[in-house]
Amino acid sequence: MWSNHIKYHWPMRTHQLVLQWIENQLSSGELALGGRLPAERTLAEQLQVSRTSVREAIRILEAMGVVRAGVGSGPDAGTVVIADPTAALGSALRLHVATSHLPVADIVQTRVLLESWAVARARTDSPALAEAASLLEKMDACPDTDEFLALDVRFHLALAEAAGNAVVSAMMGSLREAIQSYAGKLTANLPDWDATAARLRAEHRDILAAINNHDGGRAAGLVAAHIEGYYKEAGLGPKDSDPARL
Amino acid sequence: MWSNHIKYHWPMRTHQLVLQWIENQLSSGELALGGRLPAERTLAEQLQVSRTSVREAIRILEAMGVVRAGVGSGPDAGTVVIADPTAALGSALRLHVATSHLPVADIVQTRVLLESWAVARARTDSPALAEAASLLEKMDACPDTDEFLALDVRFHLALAEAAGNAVVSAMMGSLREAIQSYAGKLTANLPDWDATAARLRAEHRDILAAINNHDGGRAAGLVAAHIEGYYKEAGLGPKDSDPARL
DNA sequence: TACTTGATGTGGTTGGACCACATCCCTTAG
DNA sequence: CTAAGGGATGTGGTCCAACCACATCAAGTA
Repeated sequence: MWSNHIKYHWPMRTHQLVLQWIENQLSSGELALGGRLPAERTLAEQLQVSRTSVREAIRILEAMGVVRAGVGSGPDAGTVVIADPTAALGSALRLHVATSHLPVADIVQTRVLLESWAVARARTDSPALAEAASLLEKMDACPDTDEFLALDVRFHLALAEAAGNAVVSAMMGSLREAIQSYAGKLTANLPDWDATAARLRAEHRDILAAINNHDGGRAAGLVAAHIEGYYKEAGLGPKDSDPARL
Repeated sequence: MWSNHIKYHWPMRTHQLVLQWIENQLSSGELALGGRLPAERTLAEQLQVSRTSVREAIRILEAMGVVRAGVGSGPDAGTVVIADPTAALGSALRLHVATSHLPVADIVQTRVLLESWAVARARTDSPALAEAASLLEKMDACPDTDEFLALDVRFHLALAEAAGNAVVSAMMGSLREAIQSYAGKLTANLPDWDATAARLRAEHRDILAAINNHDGGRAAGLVAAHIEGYYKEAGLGPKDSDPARL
C-alpha cells in the first residue's frame, strides 16, 4: 500500500521540484541573465521527471517574467533567462483586481504613494529623468490620443525610475499595467480630451521643473494632484468606489 | 520590424487562451471567490483544447495565488478560486532577487517606504491595530527566538494592514516573503540576540504608542529607524532612505 | 444500525507522438 | 571557387491515451 514513503511524507508536486532546481541554479549563479536552460527533454531526463512537469515549471517561470521560451534553433531559441519583474507583478495584480479582491482605488492610491516618493528622491542627473524630458517634448508634438497616452505611460515610468529603486520601478509599472484597461475606459468618459491633454502637459512640465529645481517636496505634491485629479475627472471616486463591473 | 509586433499578438498559445477565458469568467463575476472551476477534462472539452493546455493555465493561476487545486472528491476538491496576491508577488520578487536583478537593499528600502506610509495613516480603531497590540503582548512573553521572529512578521503585517489598503498590505507581505531567507541569515550575524530582542520590543511599543497618540509622522519615523536599524545591525548596507516627506 | 467495500470523480504524472519553426551544414549547380 | 538550394537537426507547442493517488459517497452486507 505504502509503495512510496517519500511522496507520502513529503508531498511536493513534480513541477515544484523542477522549479526548485531552477531557482537553485539561479541563486548559485550557474544560471545567469541571458543564460539558456537545458532543453525541455534534456532537463526532464536529468531530473528524472516527465517533460510535462518540466514544461509546467517553465510556464510558471515564464508567467513570472523570469524566462522566455522561443522555438526554433539558434541563439534566439530555447528557454532563456530574462528579467521582467513587471510582467509577473502586473499579471498578478490584474487577476486579483478581476476577482474584486484588490480595489482599483487601492491600486491608484498605491501608485500615488510610490510615484510621489520616487519624484521626491529623483536625482536630477538621472538618465531616466533625461528620458522623461525627451518624452515630454514628444508629447507636445503629438496630436494622436492613443500615442499621447502611450507616451504618458512611459513618462511616468521614467519618473519612477529616476529614484533608482528597481523594486519601486517594477511595482509602478505593474500597477500601471494592472489598471491599464480600466484607465482606458475612464479616458473615454472625459468630456473634453483636448483640454485635459493640455492640462496634463502643463502639469508634466511643472513636475519636471520642480524636480530640476531640487524641490522634491513640491514635485511629490504635484504628482499626487496630477494622478488623483485625472482619475477624479474621469469619474473614479477616491477610495470609496466599487470596481465591481467595468 | 513591425511585423514582429503584430506576430507577437496574433499567435496566442493555447494555454493563454484558457487563461483568457478564465480571466473573463472572473471579471464578469461568473466565477467568484470560493467558486469552483469546471473539471480539467470538462474544461478541455468545452474550450476544444487538450487537458495539458488547461493544466498549464491552471498552474499559472495557482502560482498567481488565484486558484487552489485539490485532489479527491467533495467540497475541498477541485480547482477553487482563492485570493492570495501575496503569494504571487512574493514568489516573483524572490525569483528576481535570485537573478540578482532586484537588489535586496531596494527591497528593504521599499518596505520602509510602504510600512512608514501605512503607519502614518493607520486608523486607531482598526482591527489590525488591535491585533498588533495583542501580538506585542505575546512577544513580551516569548522566550523562543524563532517564535519571536514569527510573531514579529505578523506584527509588522498587522501594522501594514492598519492603513486599509489591500495593495499595500499584499506588497508588504510579499516583500517580507521575498527576503525571508535572507533576513534569517542576517539574524544569525547578530552579536547579542537578547539585547536586540529587548530593543525591538521597546521600539514596537513606541511605534504603537505613536499611532494611538495620532502622531502618524512620529510613527513613520520610528518604523523607518526600526527596520533600517535592524538590517544595519545585522550587516546589510542600506540605501539611505528618507521617507519623511511624501 | 454499523461497518465494509466498491463506484465515482478529482487532480497528478507519465510516455509517446506529431507539428511548426529556425538554424546549420552539406550538397550541388553555376 | 562561389552561391543557391535543401535536407538534417534541434527547439518549443500541442495533443492523446493511459495510469495513479486520493477523497467522498452510496450501495451492499453482517
